[in-house]
Amino acid sequence: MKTLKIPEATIVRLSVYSRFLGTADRRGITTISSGDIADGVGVSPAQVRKDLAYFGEFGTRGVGYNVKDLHRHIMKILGLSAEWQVSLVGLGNLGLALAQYKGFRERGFKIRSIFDSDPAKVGTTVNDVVVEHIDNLEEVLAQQGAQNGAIAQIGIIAVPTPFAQSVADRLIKSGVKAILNFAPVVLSVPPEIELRNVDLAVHLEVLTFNLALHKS
Amino acid sequence: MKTLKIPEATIVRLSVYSRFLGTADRRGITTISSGDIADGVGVSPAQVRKDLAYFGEFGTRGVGYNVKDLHRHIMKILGLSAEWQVSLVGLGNLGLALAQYKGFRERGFKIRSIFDSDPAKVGTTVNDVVVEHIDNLEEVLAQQGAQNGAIAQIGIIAVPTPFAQSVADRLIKSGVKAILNFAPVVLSVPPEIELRNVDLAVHLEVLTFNLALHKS
DNA sequence: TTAAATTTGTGATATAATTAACTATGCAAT
DNA sequence: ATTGCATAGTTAATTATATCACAAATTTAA
Repeated sequence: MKTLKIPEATIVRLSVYSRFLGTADRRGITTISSGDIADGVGVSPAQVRKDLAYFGEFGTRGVGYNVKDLHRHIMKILGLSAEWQVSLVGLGNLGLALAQYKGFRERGFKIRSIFDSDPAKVGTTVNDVVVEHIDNLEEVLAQQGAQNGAIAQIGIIAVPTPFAQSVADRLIKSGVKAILNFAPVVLSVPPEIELRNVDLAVHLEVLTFNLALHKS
Repeated sequence: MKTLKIPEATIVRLSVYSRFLGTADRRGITTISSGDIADGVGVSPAQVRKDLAYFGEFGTRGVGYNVKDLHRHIMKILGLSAEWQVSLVGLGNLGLALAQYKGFRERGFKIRSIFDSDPAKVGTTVNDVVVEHIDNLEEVLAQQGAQNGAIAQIGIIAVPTPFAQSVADRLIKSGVKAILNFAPVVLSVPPEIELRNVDLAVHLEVLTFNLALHKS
């Protein structure tokens, strides 16, 4: 497979295009131009075409793109044709919100297992998923993996900061290949593990930085 | 003020350095080198120095940086010496999680007002903040602004997608200068308004893209 | 049929960001 | 004092990303 180093920004934009195309499709739009997409998501038409060009030719010159087709193609590119096993660790306020987050389901992500250390939470059901004790993480993930052959597993970490690294270690040892980390701490993971950090305070700080600039 | 276009990536890293320095400070570390910081947050030492160089000289050659000093400087750069009025709109699962998120308070952000449309929630208290009805948004923000003179206000949008744009419009009309949007939709706002989007599904899709690549 | 209008795909260019290399400075040991 | 070592600050080189401009393809209208 030829992989000419795709910019991450391109992937993020593809994800946004995909969401936009889904909306357009539901509205009954069948054909769309790079300019339409660009207007819809706030980038330039050239950027849209360049992003798509990394992966092939999906449009018709003089016409545009077929909405359904392009949507399908991008979903495929993003790896959304496979089913991913998503596990959530930590059912505090944030964890609960993530477990019930509609945006995940809308984009095809279903959380398969949930772990927490609070005995009061273990055994309860969130969105049809029974909460497991975190002590059973390895066991449950092994089972889950066995059920689904080679499909890679994704872990979401929503535990308090001091526990995040050990949870990451255990997830990885259990075969998880990608981690979405909400704890505001820099995790150390092997290079082959995909890691993304979501630090909500960082976003606020980028805003305050920009505001502080404008005011002076 | 000279503002030589600071890369946004630099701001994000500064925020991470700042968090790291806070931890180091609490551990009693007084002096730190660019290499130490780099190791701690997973970037190169040159990157650390380059990022800081945009804003001045904060270290001592041959020695390193004073942890407390550098921390203070970065906080100042990020605009965290001012107090920001943060309002949260939407108290669903995600909104509630954000309202109680410790990470915000740890970094100095305090949510001053919370709005929701559900009568059952209005009047309840979350983290010492009384939930207001969203119909009163303009009124409450006007009061809040008046109390605090010229300090800019920040709005966090955690309402369902269909309502996000109108909430944004109302926030802006009420004087909010920066918006952190959690609704998975592209908002259109005037160019002078600072906008950041947090789309949780996008993060998962970047992970699946990378996993899909590695597997082929 | 031809011409005009549209819109993609892409090579060339420009811009931006990162990395590397170097210089200057300060400290510690002798 | 002098030398050696560590490390910040800075300039230059490299790499990555985004923009631009145009040729190629398709449709529509005359």
